[in-house]
Amino acid sequence: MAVRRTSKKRTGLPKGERRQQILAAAREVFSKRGYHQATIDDIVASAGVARGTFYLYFEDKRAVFADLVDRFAAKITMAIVSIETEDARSSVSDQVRANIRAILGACLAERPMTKILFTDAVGIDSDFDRKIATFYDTVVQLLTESLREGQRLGIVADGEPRVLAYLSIGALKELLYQAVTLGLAEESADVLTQQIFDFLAAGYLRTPVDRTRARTTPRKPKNDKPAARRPA
Amino acid sequence: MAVRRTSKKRTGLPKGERRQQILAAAREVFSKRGYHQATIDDIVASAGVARGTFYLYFEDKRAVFADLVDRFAAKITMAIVSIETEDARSSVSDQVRANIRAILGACLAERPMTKILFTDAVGIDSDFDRKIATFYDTVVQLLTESLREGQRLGIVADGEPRVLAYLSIGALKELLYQAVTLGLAEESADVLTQQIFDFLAAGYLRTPVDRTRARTTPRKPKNDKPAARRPA
DNA sequence: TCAAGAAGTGACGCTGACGTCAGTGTTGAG
DNA sequence: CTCAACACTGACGTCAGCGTCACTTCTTGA
Repeated sequence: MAVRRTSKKRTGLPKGERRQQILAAAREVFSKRGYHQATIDDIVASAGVARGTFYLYFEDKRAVFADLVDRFAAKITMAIVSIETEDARSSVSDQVRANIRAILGACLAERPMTKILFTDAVGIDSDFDRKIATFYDTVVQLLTESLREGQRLGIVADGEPRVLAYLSIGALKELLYQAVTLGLAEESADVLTQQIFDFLAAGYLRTPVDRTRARTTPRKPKNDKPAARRPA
Repeated sequence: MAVRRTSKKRTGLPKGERRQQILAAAREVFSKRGYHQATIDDIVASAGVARGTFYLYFEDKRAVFADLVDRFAAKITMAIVSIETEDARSSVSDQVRANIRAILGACLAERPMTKILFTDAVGIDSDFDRKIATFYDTVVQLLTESLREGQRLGIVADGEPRVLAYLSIGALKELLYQAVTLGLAEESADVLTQQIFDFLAAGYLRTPVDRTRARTTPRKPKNDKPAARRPA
């Protein structure tokens, strides 16, 4: 009654194996050539199946792509955990760091997908763009609400929460993209996490004479020795 | 001897007018349909010229696109002014703000191009990608060097300058994109500039009990009334 | 008025990628 | 052994979009 055998010719894969095989090949091709350059022929060649087989499992190129993106987007989403301000076991800082770290980890674990998501996911067609925008808006919305709540609690500085959300996500996105593109070692993830956190927590500009309203340093009389490192 | 007339049929445009006309039409089409959806027919239809005329002025779709992107990239580049720390007339903060403001202004003044640059410029083909990457690297390099110099002078916090550059540019890019996409009024530019500046200067996280090395607030005992607004 | 040249036109043929479907090979039940 | 069911194959017809080029129209100077 055993349905599957090892392999007779090149066929005989268990249940949904073929589909996975095609997905994997597509991911490979997309990340190598980009969505628009990629052809069905590329994908089936890479998967080692015939053209017709592809259409047994997917509507068209767009559909495979959507499948890949959906899975990945889900992983990213799952990596994010809502901040719990009442949690005694973990400070807000640690929770924020954990989120950054988790997203970084998810992306570094799937570099090809990260690259695909960042470079090709937008501009496929208006339907797909809408889908991406929806996913993106969900994330932005979530962060915006968190920030608003944070402001209520006095742990997030003033400012339009949505703008702060865009700034944060933009910063993270860019670093993510560069980390993946430049082939950063997975080990640097922790260092990067800390750098991002520091950035969100304190920015980096320490201008001496500063008429800025968002003051960072205690109250700095004028300019206390522009040394290589800011005090306090 | 006067070469140009008003217009005889639909022809007779002065010197390089036709080219401009096609460029404008292309910009319109690209921003509306996206690079990949756009066809030469779309462009010539929008420009009101024949298919053949297009090829009198451009090699192919890619070439028009490159032309548009080049012009725009040049404008952005010109908007950026190197920070002069010795300048007595303008503080570093003001110069930073001015740069942010200039870039914002340039992008808001050409929304379609901004949108095109952000959504379509990557993934055309590997040649074009390389070109974009080069432009981008120039900007990153410039900022990285500035930050390194800033660290030397003690007006930029510690941290890998390149990472800080990515974070800043990412944040700016994202806000830019959203501002343009969501059709933000040009008037908000100043407010946004300030928000971005504040973000770069001080981040926004003001977590109470903080084992973080990059401390922001003076030294906050524990949590002094989680009011709606953080204390000075 | 005419001819030469410049500018513009659009029908045409080509091509690369697509999606289909008649056919092949394998499997397992009868 | 035979047959139906199934997964898979790849040659084939279609077509959207491309780039060309023979032709038309306009301009200008003689």
